[in-house]
Amino acid sequence: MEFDQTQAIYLQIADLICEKILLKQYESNSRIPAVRELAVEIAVNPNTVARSYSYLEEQGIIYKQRGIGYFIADNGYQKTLMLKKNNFIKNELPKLTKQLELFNIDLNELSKLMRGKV
Amino acid sequence: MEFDQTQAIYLQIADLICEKILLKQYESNSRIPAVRELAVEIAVNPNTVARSYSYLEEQGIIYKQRGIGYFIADNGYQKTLMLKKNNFIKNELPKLTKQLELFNIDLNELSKLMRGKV
Amino acid sequence: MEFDQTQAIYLQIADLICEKILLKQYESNSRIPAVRELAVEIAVNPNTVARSYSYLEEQGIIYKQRGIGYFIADNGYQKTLMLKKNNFIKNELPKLTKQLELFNIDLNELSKLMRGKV
Amino acid sequence: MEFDQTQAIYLQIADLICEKILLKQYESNSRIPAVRELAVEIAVNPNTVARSYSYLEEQGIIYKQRGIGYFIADNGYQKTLMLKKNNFIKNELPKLTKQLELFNIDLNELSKLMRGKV
DNA sequence: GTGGTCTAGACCACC
DNA sequence: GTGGTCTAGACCACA
Repeated sequence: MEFDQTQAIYLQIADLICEKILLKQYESNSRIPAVRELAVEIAVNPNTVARSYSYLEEQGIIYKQRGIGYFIADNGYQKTLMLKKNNFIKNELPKLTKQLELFNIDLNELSKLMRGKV
Repeated sequence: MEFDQTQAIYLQIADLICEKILLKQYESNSRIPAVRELAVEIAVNPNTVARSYSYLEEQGIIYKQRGIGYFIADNGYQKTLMLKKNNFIKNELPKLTKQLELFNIDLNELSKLMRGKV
Repeated sequence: MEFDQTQAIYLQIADLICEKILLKQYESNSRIPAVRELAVEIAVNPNTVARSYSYLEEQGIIYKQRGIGYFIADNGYQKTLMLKKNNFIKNELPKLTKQLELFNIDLNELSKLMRGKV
Repeated sequence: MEFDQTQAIYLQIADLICEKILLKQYESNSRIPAVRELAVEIAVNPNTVARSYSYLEEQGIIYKQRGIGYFIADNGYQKTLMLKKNNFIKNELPKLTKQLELFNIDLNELSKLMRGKV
């Protein structure tokens, strides 16, 4: 898998899990891949995956059962959505607003740019 | 001055200069503060400012004259706008699009959220 | 190691790496010495080596893996040869031509002088 | 006038004078332009030109008469040629030889490249 | 272990 | 005065 150089790999892996939750590919209380399994799949050091999982556990998005594995938390979808959306509104939106002003991009143009991407 | 802990200070200083250029506070071929001067002003080590300036010079946004100082490049506004805007469209826009989809935020809601901030 | 006083040490270290690549002592995707390791070996401050490596990374000659180290880029030999050779042809050759004219040295004499050195 | 960023301006000015001597545009004991005059002509700080002249004086290539100006030394052509040529053979030739080897450029190719330039 | 960044202070060449 | 470079030493995030 390819990683963005500008952000820690373990955070990108965590985002990957969150994305799957938000896309409803993972349901509450379903098991997610084992640390070593995922590590092999995406060609990363197992420590790095372990760090991602423990980070998600801190956030309350997943929980672990010793000797068995990691599972999506109850209401995993809602929790993830809240966390990510709030973070977006609080941290990224102000920067975005500022940038759009500096670049003279209004919402119409933004819309077009985004559609161009899609 | 206050700095974001998550990004290198020298990059934040570079962004500061770019912002002033985009706000037309600095014109082409006008001199920008001396390394030591700015360092004192924003309470940072001179090496850090020097690193910012040399970074901006690599980008072609400023140029230096030996023994005299740093100056905004010809077409500094255009160059800066291009670099920053292209970077935004290439790197940030895809992430933004993806996030908005995942969070079920459409442009109307985005617009409201942004106005709420202002 | 001995350094030329007239050129920045970090550039001389960069040249050293390039030379090893051109002499095929380093192959693509092979790891080069750690910053601190090389710093000890050539008796230089680690910051200086770090600067060399980050300079070479900008040139696309080496790349880094977080927490692991620096590696020779794909086609490192070709890239290095291109960069250095083009730089030679563009920047040094015109000066050389001019000097040879001024000194009345033709290619025969140049050849003899060079052999005398070897 | 345009200056190479990689070398001190005062040395480039000195080279300019040497070049004129080698091209026999300046003869022994003829006066060269006044410091201020040349400074205006090439748009440089007078201090910088003064430094060039005093550098050339140290080399014995020019001499000054107080209140009158600077003059090409006796045998200015020979002195300049010796100094420059010896410096070339001693300092530049070894580097050149090494580079040509690394780049796999033989004298035939060098000759072609140089003619391409001319 | 790896590299990245920052501070502090020094010295230098240059204008 | 200007910027460029280097050393020394520290702290941090990451794998």
